[in-house]
Amino acid sequence: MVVYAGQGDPRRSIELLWRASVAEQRPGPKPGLSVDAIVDAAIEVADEQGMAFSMRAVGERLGRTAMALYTYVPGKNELVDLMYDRAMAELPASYPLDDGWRSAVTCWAHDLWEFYSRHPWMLQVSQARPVLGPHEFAVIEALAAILVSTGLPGRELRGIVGAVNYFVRGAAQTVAEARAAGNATGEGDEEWWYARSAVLLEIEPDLEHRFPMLHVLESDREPVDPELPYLENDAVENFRSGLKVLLDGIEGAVAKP
Amino acid sequence: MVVYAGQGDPRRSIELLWRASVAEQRPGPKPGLSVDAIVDAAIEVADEQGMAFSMRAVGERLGRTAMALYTYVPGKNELVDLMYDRAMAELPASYPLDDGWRSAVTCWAHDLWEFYSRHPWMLQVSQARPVLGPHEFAVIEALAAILVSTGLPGRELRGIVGAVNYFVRGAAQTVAEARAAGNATGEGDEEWWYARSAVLLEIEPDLEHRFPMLHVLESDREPVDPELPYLENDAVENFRSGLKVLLDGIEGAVAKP
DNA sequence: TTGCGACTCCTTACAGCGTAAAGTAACCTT
DNA sequence: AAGGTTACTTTACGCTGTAAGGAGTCGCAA
Repeated sequence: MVVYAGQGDPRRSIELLWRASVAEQRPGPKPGLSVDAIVDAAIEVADEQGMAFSMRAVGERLGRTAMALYTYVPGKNELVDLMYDRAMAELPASYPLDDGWRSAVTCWAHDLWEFYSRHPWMLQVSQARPVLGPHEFAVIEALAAILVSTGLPGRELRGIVGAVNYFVRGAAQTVAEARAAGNATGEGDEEWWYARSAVLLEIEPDLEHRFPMLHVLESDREPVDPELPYLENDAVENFRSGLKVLLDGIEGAVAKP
Repeated sequence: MVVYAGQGDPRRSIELLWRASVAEQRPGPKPGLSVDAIVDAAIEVADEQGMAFSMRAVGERLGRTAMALYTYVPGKNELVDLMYDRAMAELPASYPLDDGWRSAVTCWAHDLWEFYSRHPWMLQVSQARPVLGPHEFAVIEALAAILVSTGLPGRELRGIVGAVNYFVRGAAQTVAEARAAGNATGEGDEEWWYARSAVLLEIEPDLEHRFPMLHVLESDREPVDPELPYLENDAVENFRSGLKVLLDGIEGAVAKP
């Protein structure tokens, strides 16, 4: 199940995201935790266990019970929002345009790609409605800043920003989830693929005739890096050539009216 | 949480996907259900309640308990695989090339886009490892058949197929999940956005100065269809202009070596 | 005809989840 | 010192997927 963003109290969520809380002197025992500590711990747990991490697990990592977290954070959904935005702080806020926009967009995409593979759970936070946190803004701002330099109008920019974003996210999802599934079952990509394709060919012997174009699609394959596992190699290759096509398309839009 | 595909017994899964079961005469009571009936019911439930549907809900729709389903299907993961592939049977297996590949790809993308908005839960099935069902194959085969006509080599085709696929999926995710979130909270997009942007501007008054490029990105906006809600309109516009860029990129690859 | 074995479907049960509610102990203000 | 506020715990509820075992139904061989 995907976790949907922004379902709680808007004011509370946004105040947390922008850390707009005033640290006044108050009665009662000193807080032993903090929102930041909780978010950091939750990110660590999610990096290890995926998005199916539990509030109990986060609490345990901090030496508390699950319920202790609810003093700082309204619920798991809001915590995920905070994790999402905080993790994005890892990404650069701007990219130099010295080598032109094309190179800058490539860097942006590459950084985001690597970021997703460090934090695969990010890919399971719904993208529908933005979290509206400062770092999410900064990441899009960085891409927008590059693309604005092409002089394209807002209407086209929005489509391009979306396309680049979707592309990186999608491509990252492919490797990230392949890796996650591999880890979960303990079998690497090769074994997974081998076991299934063997059964598949046995049950449906004339696969190649039923889907001849898929066969064409599989042709002309050569490993980019023999160190990497099967599907991952595939994904890297597809990422490169797909991004190239995308950039060519932008270039076309820049050249023509 | 995203549902990962293909974690169970490979043979059992693939036999179910390709309906390779022999309906022999067997002892015991006549089956009151069938895999198809269960998959259909599950799709109906998922269309209504999203990917967080429960086995109990599916059983109830069929007048059975949850455990009755386990006679036909090994578990929820495998059921999701079957739902995924069966739903894809709705999509055309081929597209005419009479108006050229560009028009055909546009149709393919549009159909898939509409398909995802009919079955938003599809977007939450992991894409990492293909489900390897006949209809999933058919959908990719249809796109591949169009693109093979451009004469591009396999290496480039893979990147393009990936990019188009990711793009449609990503764009669809944006609307689908926006709609889902809206339904869940009962508030439409406008109210959602209004409530949050107001609080945001109150807490962070100089947003425009902190993220000037986002402001550029928001310029030049005009509603495509005033009937549609805010975010959805946005998504449709982005889909069109993003797809155009993508197609231009492919055209570039076709023209140049 | 009878009994066996395979089969469908049910009930019960368990461990895990997010979190509501209530209780306890710590601390500041008056 | 009293009272109010807060941090955190314990307990509990309803939900989830599914393991285990039992009840009833049917085909077939003896």
